[in-house]
Amino acid sequence: MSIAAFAEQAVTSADKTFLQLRVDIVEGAIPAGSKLSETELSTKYQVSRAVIREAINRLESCHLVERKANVGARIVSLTPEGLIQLYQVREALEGMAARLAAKNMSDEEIADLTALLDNHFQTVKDGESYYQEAGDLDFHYRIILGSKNQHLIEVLVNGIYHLIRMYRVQLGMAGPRVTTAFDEHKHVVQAIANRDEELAEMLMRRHILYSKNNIERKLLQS
Amino acid sequence: MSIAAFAEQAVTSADKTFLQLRVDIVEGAIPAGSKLSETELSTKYQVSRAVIREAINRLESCHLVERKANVGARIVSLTPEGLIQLYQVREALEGMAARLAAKNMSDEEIADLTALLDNHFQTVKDGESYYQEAGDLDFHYRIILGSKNQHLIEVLVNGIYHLIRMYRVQLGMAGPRVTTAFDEHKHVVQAIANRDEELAEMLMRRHILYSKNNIERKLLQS
DNA sequence: GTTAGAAATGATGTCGACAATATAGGGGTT
DNA sequence: AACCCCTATATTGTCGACATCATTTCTAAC
Repeated sequence: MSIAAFAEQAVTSADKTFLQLRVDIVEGAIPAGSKLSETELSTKYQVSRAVIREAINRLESCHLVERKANVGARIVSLTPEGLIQLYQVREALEGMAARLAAKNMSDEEIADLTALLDNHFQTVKDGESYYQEAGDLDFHYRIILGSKNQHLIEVLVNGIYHLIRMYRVQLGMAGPRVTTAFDEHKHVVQAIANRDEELAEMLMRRHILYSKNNIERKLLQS
Repeated sequence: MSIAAFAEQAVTSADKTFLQLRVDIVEGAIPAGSKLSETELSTKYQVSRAVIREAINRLESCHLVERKANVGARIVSLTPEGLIQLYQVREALEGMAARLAAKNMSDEEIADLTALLDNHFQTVKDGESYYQEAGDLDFHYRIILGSKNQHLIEVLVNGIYHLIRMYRVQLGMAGPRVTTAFDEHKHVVQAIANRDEELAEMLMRRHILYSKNNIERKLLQS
């Protein structure tokens, strides 16, 4: 499973606390906008304040919390504009990722990706749409990794994707569009298989743009 | 001066140490690839190890240093591939920034930007090419800010630009190309003034791509 | 009653010391 | 001589205590 490749292993205590806190924030166990008290968290997680501070610092570099000197840290507040801006960055970066993937992925990786899509197609056809989000993630992650660009990978995987997931969970949005998105995935993979960098980027950008428009529509409804 | 808007003010001791360390790293006072010993730095900068640790953590989130658990932190090592990859990310992000700037900049901001370019043109015509790098920075910063996209601004201003500067200084590259770059800037601004998002993005991407090609050529020479 | 200022409270920032881990060096064996 | 293991050393990770700052609350003056 290629997603398992991202399972960051926590060696130090601060690592564990950071990962735990990130889950709690992204999944909404700690509500958005709330204050992160160091003393409070240190008793809650049974670690020293230094560990909590380090964890909070890392959360800040993920843009999940904002910190003000001598005041403290708050979880970022979610706004529709914030999500739109996030998708704009995502469009630019994943578009470039698709372009680079078309250039840099090995034939074997492309074959794997194609197989993944076929597999995905079966589950969609069988109506098991609950696998859909994991499949979508796997698709995007493989292309991001396929870019072989460390900066791109870092920003997307460790930064933007957690934020997007936080928005998804907390704004109560369902997973991505199921049926139409699949065709878009297929076309992107075809472009990559054809080593057509230009088209791969264009299709990926359009795919994410559609996703953004879809989200905007849902946001306006509620 | 719009660049002054980025002068992050250090309130805490960790802030000052972070900013100082960042300068020392980017400007090469501490050589690339070298180890950052916490005890050593704490005596050198006359602050406690906790402060140093926090500063190093922030440097890590800027991708200026890499840290391994129970081992320590090292300044990132510079490779030609790394610089290329950095420019790929920059191309994607600043392209999007130009697109958004064409949409979101106010008429007044655009007028200021045009004035800046005219000013810049005078200095270039007078042969004062030593002002060129600051002018180039100002141009790019205004467009990035003009995007009004917080994520974009954060990643570019606090992340990528420091790394690029580090590469410039340490690989001994001169500032950006002087004469041809000016025309490219002019065309980007015209596209923004015309609110032509598509063209603004395309021209900005091309501008950065040229820059990248120029750098690649220089790297191969040496 | 309102406001300005000062004390009290609680938080974050900083520090030095201890614990746990990685690395280097020495001693012994094959 | 090469290799492994054990010890010594130095570095990082973690902790609790103190200093410093922001905020709240009380008091006093107008």
